[in-house]
Amino acid sequence: MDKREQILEATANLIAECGLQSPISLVAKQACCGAGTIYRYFDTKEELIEMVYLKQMERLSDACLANNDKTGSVREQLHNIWSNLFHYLNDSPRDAALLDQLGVAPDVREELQLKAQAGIVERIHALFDEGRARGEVKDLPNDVLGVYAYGGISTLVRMARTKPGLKDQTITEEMVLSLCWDAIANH
Amino acid sequence: MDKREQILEATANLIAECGLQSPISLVAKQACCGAGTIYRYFDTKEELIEMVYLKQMERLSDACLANNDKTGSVREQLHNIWSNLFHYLNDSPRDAALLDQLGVAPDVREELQLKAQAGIVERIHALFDEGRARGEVKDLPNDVLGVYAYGGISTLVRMARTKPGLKDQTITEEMVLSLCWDAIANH
DNA sequence: AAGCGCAGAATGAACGTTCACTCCGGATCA
DNA sequence: TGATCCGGAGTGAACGTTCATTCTGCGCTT
Repeated sequence: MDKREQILEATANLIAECGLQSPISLVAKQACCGAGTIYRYFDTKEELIEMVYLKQMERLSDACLANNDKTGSVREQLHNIWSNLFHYLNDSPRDAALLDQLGVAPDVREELQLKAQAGIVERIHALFDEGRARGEVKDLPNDVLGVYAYGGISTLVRMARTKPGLKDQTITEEMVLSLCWDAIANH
Repeated sequence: MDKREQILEATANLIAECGLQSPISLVAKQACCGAGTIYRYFDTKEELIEMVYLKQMERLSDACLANNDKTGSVREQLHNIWSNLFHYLNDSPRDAALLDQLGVAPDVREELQLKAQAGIVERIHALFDEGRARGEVKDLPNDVLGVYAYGGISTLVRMARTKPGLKDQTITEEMVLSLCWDAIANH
């Protein structure tokens, strides 16, 4: 029974459910250990949260890049990534809620954020570059296009998760893909 | 010199600069009053923050609906709103930073959020309805389309405000308008 | 005009609570 | 028995909130 892993899991669950201000005492209780034990593995609460962030971003990146067929067209590859993201966030509501919280955490240093996102961002930017070269994608900065590659999907999935009145009018994969692609495509 | 107004202003400035956890003692100092005075005007810190939120959303709504020409096409009217939003957030970085913070505030009850946003949201949804009836806008739920009407712009303006390396590659009004419109337009 | 009294606005030290973090006594293993 | 690991009561700092007190400006009296 790996205590460190247990603490990370407990922290992730608590943050997803109760937000970032979850006290260490609760984390300890959920991890079935004393408060002091946590500080054997992490110097500060901030570091603990950063480690949760790192682990979570790794899972997100892996999920997005699943079944990546580099021989496909730009559009196909982006669709694949978006589809993966959509299903990952929908199928793992805890992870989605956790990412929502961590996304606005002032505890996570920007430097770490950039490093954790580097892999997936690089891949997507490469696709933007190729798409732009082929004239299929708008001639805009990658960062600008990137906003529509992640922000929209995560917001929509969050809406589906939290807004009660939206449960009947389901948000489908097709909606999301067409919104994302049309936003950045060259018309 | 209206003390209540002074306190609201001080709170808005502090939250925009230092975040939601700004202590009451600092608010008092910036408002040039004692901590107790704040509690003559607001029952709790939470209520104070909610009042700041209400005032700020009113300013945002007013800014977005400026020069609204109801005889224009759906596209023209949405462009006008987005353009207003874009310029408002760009020209008032304090307000933009404040809205970023308040947007993730757990202190602001969802009920109040909905009420504060009702005016502008109604107007936009009416435009979506009309656009959909004319076949100019995608046949998707208004809430889904709405994500692309606010989320993208606010994220992009935040990027321009906070990301240092983005200063040279300016984000223009044209970029934003084309991204927003193409996302929701019927192709 | 000057002095007085008063209502309510303003103050800030003090209080109680919460929370991140420490520390030491005991359990566990070699 | 000594070394290592663990737990959770303890500690101090920070914060929201309160309240006894002071201040201020206005009406009334002489």
